[in-house]
Amino acid sequence: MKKDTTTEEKIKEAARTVFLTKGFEGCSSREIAKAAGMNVALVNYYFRSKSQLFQLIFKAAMEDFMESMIYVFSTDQPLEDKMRIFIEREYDFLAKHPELPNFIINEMNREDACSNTEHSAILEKIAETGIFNDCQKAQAEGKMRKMNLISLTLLIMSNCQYPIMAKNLMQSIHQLTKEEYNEQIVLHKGYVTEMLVQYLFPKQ
Amino acid sequence: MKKDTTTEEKIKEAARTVFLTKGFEGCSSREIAKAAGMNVALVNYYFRSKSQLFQLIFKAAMEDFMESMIYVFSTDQPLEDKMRIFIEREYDFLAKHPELPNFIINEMNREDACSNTEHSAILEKIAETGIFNDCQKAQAEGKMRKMNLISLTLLIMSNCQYPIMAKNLMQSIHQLTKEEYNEQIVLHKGYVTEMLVQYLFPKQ
DNA sequence: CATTGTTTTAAACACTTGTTTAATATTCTT
DNA sequence: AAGAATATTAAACAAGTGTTTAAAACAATG
Repeated sequence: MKKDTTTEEKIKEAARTVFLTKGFEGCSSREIAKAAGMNVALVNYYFRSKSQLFQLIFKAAMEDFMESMIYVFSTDQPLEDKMRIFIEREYDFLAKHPELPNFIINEMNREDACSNTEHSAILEKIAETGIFNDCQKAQAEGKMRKMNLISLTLLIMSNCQYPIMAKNLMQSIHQLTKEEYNEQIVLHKGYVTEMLVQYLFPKQ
Repeated sequence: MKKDTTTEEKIKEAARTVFLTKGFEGCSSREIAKAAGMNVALVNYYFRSKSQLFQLIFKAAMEDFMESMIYVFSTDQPLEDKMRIFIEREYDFLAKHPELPNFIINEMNREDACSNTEHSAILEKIAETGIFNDCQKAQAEGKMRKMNLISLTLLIMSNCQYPIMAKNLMQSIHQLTKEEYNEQIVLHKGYVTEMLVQYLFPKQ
């Protein structure tokens, strides 16, 4: 292994970018190989099949997708601050990985794909941060609106992820350039933060 | 034409269901033909190519996707009521067409696809209902929170569409059955309505 | 250097893809 | 009923698919 990045890693990197932008069905093994500057056979030499390579990429993407929330929730701040910081971080993260939510949701909807595999480990990881207990406590004390965890996560994810996912749609409808929409996103982040905090932590 | 539904329509119907569930890249011409109980050649006989058939389906889907809001906005009710009714209707509509938002957003992200075509006609159609003028007026009178149209539509679409789009993801994370999640959606609709109305039409 | 084991390549495999063609079946018109 | 127009079919086309194979290039080890 003389090179700084090994062939296996090169293929994996190429596979990640290609899979994330085009999806499993939207690309071919040869396309991935070419993107990595390699022969087609090498892809299967290292990863046995397109499917196995994909599952590797998907699993890693799923962890990236969910991991961003762990850190904030582990801190020791008031719940309302945590929420603000979380939204801020989530918008930052998605600006860097805008293809991620679409990729995850799409591949979860594919019949054969990873939709059946177990993903509750993610929930457990989040649970370990104690955020859910904090919420229940705050709800019991009347400091937070009563609501189950599913709706809580839905509210947050909807308002953070959808604006990124619908980027092209919104640009097309409202006739905006990429830059204009990105500015809009920053503005929107503020609205979302206000709205969620006000709704989840009502002052009387 | 002896049959109640002509061959051309049968193919179109089959194409719609197949395209909407699997996407353009996720299916083949032969799959569509088989779903319609027809020969492959017939698909191209009536629609010349897979792409042309797809563009037909996509355009119609896009109109369905956007049309549901037109009706409510055209009515003569107070803005706040319109908002409540709209969310109610949108959740109803999406329960019947759960694949639609994912389909539209996905195909808009595909390179060659309809992402470049003009879709501002949709916006004009909505504008004709006068909803945007109503909003601006309400904002000027201080009855509605000041916010541009993009963020307004984003807030609504995020909270209506994302819960449907992420169905499989949420089910997998929270370990829910289809029925349990559908119940959750009903609950969530209530939260979303409350939250949006409170935020958009603040009472002092 | 010779002989390992590992990495890379070009070529082939069987199969699917979108599309076309030319023949057949059906319907319509007169 | 005869002929023209339309609808439908099976078969073929070249190109692309995932995957495998067997030979070549390379590196490591004795």
